[in-house]
Amino acid sequence: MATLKDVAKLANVDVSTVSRALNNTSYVHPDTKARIMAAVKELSYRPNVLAQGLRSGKRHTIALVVPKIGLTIYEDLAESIDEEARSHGYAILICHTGNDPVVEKECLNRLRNGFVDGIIIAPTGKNTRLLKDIQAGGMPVLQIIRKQESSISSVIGNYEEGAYSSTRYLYEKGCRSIGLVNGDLARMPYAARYRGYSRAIRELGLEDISVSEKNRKTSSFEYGYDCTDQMLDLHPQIDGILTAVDIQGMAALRVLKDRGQKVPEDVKVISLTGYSIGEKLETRLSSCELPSQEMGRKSVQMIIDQIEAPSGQKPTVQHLEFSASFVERETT
Amino acid sequence: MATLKDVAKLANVDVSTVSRALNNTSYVHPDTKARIMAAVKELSYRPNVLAQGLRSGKRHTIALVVPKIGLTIYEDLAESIDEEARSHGYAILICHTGNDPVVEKECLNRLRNGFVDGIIIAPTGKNTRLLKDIQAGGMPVLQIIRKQESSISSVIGNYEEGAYSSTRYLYEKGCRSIGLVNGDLARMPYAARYRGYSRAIRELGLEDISVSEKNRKTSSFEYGYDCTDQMLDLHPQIDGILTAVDIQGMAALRVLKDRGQKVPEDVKVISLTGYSIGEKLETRLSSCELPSQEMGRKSVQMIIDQIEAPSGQKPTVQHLEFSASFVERETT
DNA sequence: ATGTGCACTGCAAAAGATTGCATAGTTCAA
DNA sequence: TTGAACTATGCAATCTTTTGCAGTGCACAT
Repeated sequence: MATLKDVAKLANVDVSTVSRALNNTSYVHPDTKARIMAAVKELSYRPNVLAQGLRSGKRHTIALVVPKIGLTIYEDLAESIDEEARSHGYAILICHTGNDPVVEKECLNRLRNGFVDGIIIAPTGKNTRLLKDIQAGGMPVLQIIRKQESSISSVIGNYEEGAYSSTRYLYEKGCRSIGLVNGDLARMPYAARYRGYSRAIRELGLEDISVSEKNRKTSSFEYGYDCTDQMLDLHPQIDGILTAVDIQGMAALRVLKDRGQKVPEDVKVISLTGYSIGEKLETRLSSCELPSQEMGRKSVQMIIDQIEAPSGQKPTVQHLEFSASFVERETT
Repeated sequence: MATLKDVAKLANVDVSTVSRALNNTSYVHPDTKARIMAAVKELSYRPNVLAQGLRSGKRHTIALVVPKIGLTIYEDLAESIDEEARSHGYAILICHTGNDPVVEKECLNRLRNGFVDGIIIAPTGKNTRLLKDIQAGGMPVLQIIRKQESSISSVIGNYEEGAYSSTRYLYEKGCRSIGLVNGDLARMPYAARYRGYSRAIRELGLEDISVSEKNRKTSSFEYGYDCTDQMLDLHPQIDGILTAVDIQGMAALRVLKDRGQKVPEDVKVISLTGYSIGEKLETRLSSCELPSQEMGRKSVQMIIDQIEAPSGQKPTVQHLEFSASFVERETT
């Protein structure tokens, strides 16, 4: 790899002149510049980003730390974040933790060493202290989807509202026994979903039928299958099912098929965190959809604002909440 | 952020001693070491990876350049690559190009500037020259899924074999009119799939019914839907459908449902590049599955071998081909 | 003719970590 | 007692790029 030095030697000038010529940062004689450009081309010189980063302290890279890449809303988010970041001249480094706090910790510890300029994370919730430390150390951090700590900016959805209105919607459609397949209540969005659900249930005078297990991978098909199956064993009269995420909704559709119950005639199903897959299923899944494009874009803008803020100025902590919009498809 | 210098000052030694103490690279008196460690802890010092990288020329980061993250086999691959890389102390930087050669070019040009130690890419095929240049410039490159250039190492599947045996399998199951929903034949894996399919078709004395459009996003639901729909309009007698990828298979299932045709009774469906989603669909999709875990792992090992090879030694170009195994589910 | 300012260029320091070479002290064998 | 051999540490160069400072011409106005 050619360096500035090589170019300088070939063009017969000092490295500083080459640097100035390339960055248009000071006067350089046209002839000199031409010679330099020729040398650059001949050696196919490209500046070393490491050295640039070392000087400037900037890496132009943002980390995205998520529990899972595929079959979740993070799929859509990752794509829009990647796109938006690229348009601002930043690259995205994706890490997935599998919801394992140990992996998350390891990951964060690598990232804080100047690996990236900022971190966008859907935190497991077990490393909140570390996250605060990292932010205190001057590294911009942004929580996405899961808001675990209010001293760190966040971009999330209004899960409570979505769960509430979906429950009421099922009621209006005639459902009188509505179950919720949820995840670990200690984790933010699941708790919010439950709040919304139970508020509606109370108002409607229905029975609270919700399942959630701890210590299991919530965003898995198997989890969704088991929860739904178990719920239907206990409450065979159920005619409406809400699931926290799409993969659970897919699992619910399978369970119902396996049990010979028709969707939406016998049982209606809504996923509370829909993403692009819902539209593509054999029985298209009705869901509450967050504007993942916009959320991704906004997240990138927020973190870049923090990154590029003048160093003295402490950026204000900001919490953005997007409402989901209900998309009616074939399961309701 | 504390630096080596700060630690050195606090521990009252030279930076070089601190460096040696931390890296166990030479004799350091136990007392001195203890003092240094205390200082490290007090300042919560963490080495700056940029500076380390600049010295050593290593970034411990590998780029993964894929056309799409979600709803494709890249989803599974990305996860296994990420995992394997992390276990070797490398981070993965994911870029998605949306199959756009311009985006891909832009992306590669950023990456080659010392951004990463190596590149794993599923190339669009339009930047082969650039890719060769990058490799010639000393940056390890590995093609995955799509082998566009034989002078660059690759890890791919045996698509031809999979298509061939799947076609024959459908025949054995009683299908006598078998269609193939494929992608742009100019692109490697699609061409291979077609070869396998048409060989079997010829041997069986059946009619060659395959659709593929250029200039469209092949790995999209809409593409799959349109192709299948159009195919069935022209050949209503079709009783077996092969699709290149899962998302097309999902689309085919929708088309068949919309047309009131039963799967697998009226029409059987096989996806030629199955991944984890097939198992989770309402009608579980039979498919040829590549060992994506193993392919991911192997890819990382291969690229790290190249990265860490002694600089003088030119690593040999290696081509790995994995065979898919047929997984029978509900669509056959 | 002399000062002022502009155009152009080079020197050297800086960013943070690693490492070859030098030095100095200690131990032990010849 | 001389000199290996080893332990322990510091100095200074190195990786590549950027940038403050200084300096050299040259033109133009006074």
